[in-house]
Amino acid sequence: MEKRQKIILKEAIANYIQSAEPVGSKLLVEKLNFSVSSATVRNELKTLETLGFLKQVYTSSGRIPTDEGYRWYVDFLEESDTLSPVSAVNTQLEIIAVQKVKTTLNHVAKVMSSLMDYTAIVLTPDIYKMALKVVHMVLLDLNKVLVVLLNNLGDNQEFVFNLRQRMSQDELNKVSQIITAKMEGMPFFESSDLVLRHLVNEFPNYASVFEVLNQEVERLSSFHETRESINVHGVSKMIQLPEFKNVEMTKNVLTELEENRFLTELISSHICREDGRVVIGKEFNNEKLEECSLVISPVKSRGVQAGAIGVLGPKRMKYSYVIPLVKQISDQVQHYISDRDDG
Amino acid sequence: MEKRQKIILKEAIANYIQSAEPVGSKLLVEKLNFSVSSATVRNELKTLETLGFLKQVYTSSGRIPTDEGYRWYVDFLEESDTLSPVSAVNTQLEIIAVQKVKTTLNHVAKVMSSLMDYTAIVLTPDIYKMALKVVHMVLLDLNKVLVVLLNNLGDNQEFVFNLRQRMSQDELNKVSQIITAKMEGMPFFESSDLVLRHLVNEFPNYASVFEVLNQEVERLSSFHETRESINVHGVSKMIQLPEFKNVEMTKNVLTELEENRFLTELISSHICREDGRVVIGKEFNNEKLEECSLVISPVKSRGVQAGAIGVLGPKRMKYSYVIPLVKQISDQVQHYISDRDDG
DNA sequence: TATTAGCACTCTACAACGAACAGTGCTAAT
DNA sequence: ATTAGCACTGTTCGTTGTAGAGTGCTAATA
Repeated sequence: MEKRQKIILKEAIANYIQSAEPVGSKLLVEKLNFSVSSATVRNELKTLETLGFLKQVYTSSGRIPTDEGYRWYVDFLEESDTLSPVSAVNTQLEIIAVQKVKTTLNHVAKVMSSLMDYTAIVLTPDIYKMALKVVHMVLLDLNKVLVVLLNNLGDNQEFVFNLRQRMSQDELNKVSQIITAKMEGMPFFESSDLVLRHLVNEFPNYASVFEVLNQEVERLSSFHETRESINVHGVSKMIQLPEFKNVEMTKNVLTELEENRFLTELISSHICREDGRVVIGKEFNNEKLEECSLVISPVKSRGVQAGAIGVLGPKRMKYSYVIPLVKQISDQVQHYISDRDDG
Repeated sequence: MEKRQKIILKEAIANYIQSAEPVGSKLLVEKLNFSVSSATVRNELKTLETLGFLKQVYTSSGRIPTDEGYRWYVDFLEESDTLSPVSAVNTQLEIIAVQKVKTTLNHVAKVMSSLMDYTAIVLTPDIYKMALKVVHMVLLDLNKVLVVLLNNLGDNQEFVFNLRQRMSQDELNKVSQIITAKMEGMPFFESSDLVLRHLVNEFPNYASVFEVLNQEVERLSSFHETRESINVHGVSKMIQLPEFKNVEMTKNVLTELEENRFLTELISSHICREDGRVVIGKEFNNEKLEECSLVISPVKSRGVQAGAIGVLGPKRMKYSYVIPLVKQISDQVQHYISDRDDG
């Protein structure tokens, strides 16, 4: 591809992203102050169309980018270092360091969605997969016990259950120690059934606690899908964009955002690899999201995947703004989350 | 209003609710197996129109209900005991009693939204307003402290903060006792600033803890709006209804659902009074929601307002199904939530 | 050989028009 | 009080026509 073609393609896509209107040769010669006529540009556009980067909505309409065109544009952006600066986001990001990871991520997503017209997405960590560091059990009431699970993210989950028989805090401490010793480094919610059953036999004194605890954990596990799900912010702004005039499409996208099984898995799988942080149109392999693009960035804590934040918008997304924004914010969140263990 | 008029009005509204099409005299004589002609029904319809219960979309179209018509219909439904039975909901509502109130309410809303094509709304309790029952502080790590606040709902909130200096669990217990003694019955998050400042002077030994704690509580308070907000489930199904063909209107409703300041206040104010659990169209006093109706029911725990669940849908809502459903579910949730203290 | 001007051509968007139709209001008869 | 009949009204939907944007091609030009 020649240099002039690249310039034209870039300008064409950038223009379409801004206007949502098919771009024609005339407009392009105006925008680029080229010393060529519209006819020349037309020829180049035709070449770019045969190359598969642009397409016409109908015979002799202006051109709009194909998915491949967007892909080229995005890769081009990432290559060049001339990313538009994302300034003064920090002031809005006064993240409360002691907040839990989940809350923090959601807060950040809310802030992020306020910075643009797209939907911010957070994938909160799957707590059922996180490795246990230590268990604390606290007697709250006569028979009410608070279980605190510290995990390898430096984060913690809690839940409450009711004892069948009275126990002292000392006894609970012992039980906590036993569980911690057995399960450190293991995913608590996933392994607890096996381990707790075993402990019932091993420590008949505390059999009752282990049994009840196991019961409650099992019950909690039925909430699994709830806890693993993604959260979204800023849908209302997004659906005001012209591409969402089409009700059918809007419906499709909202359905995926709400059911979120597909997106959850997609994000989970995508953030593992370093490349491909942008998903465009057909790359979703999902008809309902074919008109959308997704920019996603993982958030790690202590080297462990702690979730992800991202942006879902129309394919005609302001990539040059969103990509660095998401990157910067995720870096910052990561920084904050990691910090909170020392402070 | 005569008996026949009532029957016609009820049937007309019920029909419109089902079909979303203006109902004409011909259809009504078919539906009701009256021994009268369509002309007679037409006359009655005209009367009902002058009474303000029905209106025409245009000259000589069929009739659709006015807001007043819906209001009459709803009040009529509540009066008569012939509410359609809501069956077999229980099986879907295996509420985990030990879950926190907030999680429970959200879970229930999710289930509820699966039972219909409208949006389920939960108003979770404003934890900043809840009265404190007892404070527990647990040393998690060397300098990490978990604070557990039990409140008057039988529910609890937790947060973690970092100590500036090392403290033993015994010391923390003492601090917890001091705070509990001072603040029992008070809204913790609202009053803590004043009280903690005072405690800094009163117990110079622990001044540092009180100071740090106060700092953290203050920080947490900036999340206030986040915590008070409503949650919604099932938007995607709702926007597939014919009334949401209009993009402008869909946008408006989604905006209100997302910004949710208005709805939060509306629900808060409405659930205080025993009457008026149904809000119809203009009764919202909000243009954006003029095409919607809301059925809402409070959820109490220990006699204290613990939140609310409700349903937002088009004015053409299946009131005869939704009203008893919401009522039944909220009763049940209330039951579960209250139970969990004894079990 | 690369570029350009010019022109015919294609397709859309949009408004205007008309027919089909559903449902009414009115009147006169029962 | 009810009804049959009919004229009337306004919607909906498909058609048609026009204006306009933008292209592709060709022949001329540097």
